[in-house]
Amino acid sequence: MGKTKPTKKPRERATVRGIAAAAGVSIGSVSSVLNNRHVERRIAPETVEKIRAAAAGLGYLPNISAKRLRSGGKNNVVLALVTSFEAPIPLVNHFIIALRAAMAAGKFPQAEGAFSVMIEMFPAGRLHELPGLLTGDHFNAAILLNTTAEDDAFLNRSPLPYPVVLVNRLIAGYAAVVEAPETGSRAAEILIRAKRRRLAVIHGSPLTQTTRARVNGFMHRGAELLGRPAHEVMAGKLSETAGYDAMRAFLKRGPEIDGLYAVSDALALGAYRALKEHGLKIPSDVAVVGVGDYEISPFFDPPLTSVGVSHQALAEEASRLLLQQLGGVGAARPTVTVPLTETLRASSGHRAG
Amino acid sequence: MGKTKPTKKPRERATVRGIAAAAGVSIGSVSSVLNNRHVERRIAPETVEKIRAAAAGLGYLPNISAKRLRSGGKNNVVLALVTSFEAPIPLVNHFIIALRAAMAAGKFPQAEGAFSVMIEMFPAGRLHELPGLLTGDHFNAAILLNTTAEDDAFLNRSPLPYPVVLVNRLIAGYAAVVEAPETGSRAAEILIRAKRRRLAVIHGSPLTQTTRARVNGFMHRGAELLGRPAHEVMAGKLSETAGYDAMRAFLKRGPEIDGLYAVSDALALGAYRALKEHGLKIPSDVAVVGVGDYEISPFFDPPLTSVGVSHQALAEEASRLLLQQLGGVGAARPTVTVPLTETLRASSGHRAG
DNA sequence: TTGATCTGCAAAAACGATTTAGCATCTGAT
DNA sequence: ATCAGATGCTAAATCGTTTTTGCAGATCAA
Repeated sequence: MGKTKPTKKPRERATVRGIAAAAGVSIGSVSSVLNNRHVERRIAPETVEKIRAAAAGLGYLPNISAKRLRSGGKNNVVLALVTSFEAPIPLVNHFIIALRAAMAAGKFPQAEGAFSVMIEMFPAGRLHELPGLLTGDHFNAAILLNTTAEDDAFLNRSPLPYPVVLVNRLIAGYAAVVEAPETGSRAAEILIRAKRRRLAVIHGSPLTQTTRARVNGFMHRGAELLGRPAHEVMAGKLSETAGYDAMRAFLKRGPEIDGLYAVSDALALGAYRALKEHGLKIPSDVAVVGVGDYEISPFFDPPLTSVGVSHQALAEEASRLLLQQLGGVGAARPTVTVPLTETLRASSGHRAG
Repeated sequence: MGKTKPTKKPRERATVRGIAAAAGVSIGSVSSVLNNRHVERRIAPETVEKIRAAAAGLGYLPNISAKRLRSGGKNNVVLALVTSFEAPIPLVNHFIIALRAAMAAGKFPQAEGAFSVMIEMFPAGRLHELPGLLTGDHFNAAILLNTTAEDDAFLNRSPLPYPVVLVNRLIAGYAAVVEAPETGSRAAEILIRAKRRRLAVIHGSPLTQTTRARVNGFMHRGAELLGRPAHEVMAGKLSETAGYDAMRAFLKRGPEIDGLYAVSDALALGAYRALKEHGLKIPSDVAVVGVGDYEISPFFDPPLTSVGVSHQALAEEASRLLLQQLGGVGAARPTVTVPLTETLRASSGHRAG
């Protein structure tokens, strides 16, 4: 009946009860067989076969919640990483590792090491459709990444009934981890200290809350120090390819620049290629500053100068904050600003770091 | 023992029952308040306060399994991605996305879109200590990444009681997805076709099952075609830094090479830098072939030629296999070989791709 | 005073599984 | 024939929660 015609009904999911009925035995026997306890429980071989056949026939899948409730280890805390499908991929891993490391390090003794990490993903703007989000029956606490303005509005309307940490977003009533606001202005300063006067910034579209802050900080500080606005290069996304395409088109249009700020390292890497193909040398013709979100930026050619917060720092701080709330330190919902780190490498005319 | 002195007892985890006792009410009332149903359930304001205070005082965290069992949506399937802490980071994301995509695409209708993805991590060699692995009370099915020989021995001894897909490992009784075995020999052929005669391979240590196969394939095919063994450069890990260090030390020792195979793209990127610092041009002095596990290899300078299976293909195939087993197509435990893709770029003397 | 209505809560049923205790029946020894 | 011990299974308790039902006591209209 798996394939074509017989049962068109929604087909209830099989349970031990269903199997017991089908095999004509009690649910206790079913459970014993399904967990391979049939020998110590002295179940007759033919009964074992009957039960196995019934289970297979019904396509039985155990209900994990029920199993855990009954026989799972005592304390179990479920942590979730909730992110949109569009999240910058490498970021997610840092959070998984940071959460596991924080728990392993005993930052939350109540759990005694027994905990799970789940990944929930939602299409941008549809956070509110995520099952279990409002009822709190999927996890005990969550880190939220990469929400859009719509998602934020939803969060603002309906406060979530468990500890939450937002990343690079500020919403009243929620704890948050954000990058220091001076990323953009610091990048401008680095380029200007390197004697660059004709600046440009390359960014993705649409601008997120974070990248917008970077662009604005850069433009503002640049204009302040140079008395002249920087060029703006708009890429389609925050990818290498988008950075390459946008930069190439920009250079073809003719404007001459000697300093470039890329709001993500992926854009920087794409821009590198466009600059080189256009015959420009980095850093002698154009100095480049990125944002410090790639581990491989020391291996760019030339190594990329970057200013920003490391994903690792962001993730560790978010984990710390989440466990602190879980630990129940009252209603503290702090906003933590992760300090900038500035790594000067050859792409801005410094010695390789 | 929260901080210093008061309760030294292991402190049982609080439940609704405990809160009810502490507040002197019934567990029904506790549940109503904790889920903000107190207004429709007509709980007196002072009772609400009492309950909230008791819950906070006991550091209550709801048991997710119990919540889900009682009120969670009907069908819920839990899928796990089990990986060692040492797993190549970027790989994990592909699996998460592929699993979600496969489920969303309705590849497993029984779940009706209701499912969770968990990440479990274990220290290399200690897979057997992972809670829930043998009892099957943490997930319904799992993809296993990055196991060591010890872990494999364990898997062989004690078959897991649910659908499992292994990645790049073969163990009797388990479904598996593996990369095509010709990765190494194909790399040798590419270099030799590009007229290279003095070859070297750079790899990590210890060799995994997969990287060992790559190295052996390369050495064997190289010797076969050239009648001369290739050099072997051993790096500490599969990282850029390790690749750089190992390559630099090798070049200092003096052997001259004109073709290099890196068993991972991270090693290739590190080797790039060492080669350039040593005054060697890529590809004119040394041609380089990598393995195709970085999305950014087209943006290397010069763009990296690679031969291997894409992480995405691996992940999609593994997801497909897992859901197929979940769907219960009998005891089919197939081994699927993911075909190689060969991307010729400038690092081996080809036009940039 | 007396029903009718409202308030505030407790008691119990359920979710799906595992495990313990116990009840027949059968076998073999006395 | 009787008792001890196997053998093979069922019934019931349990995990922690939510929800439904119902029962007192208070309030109100008549």
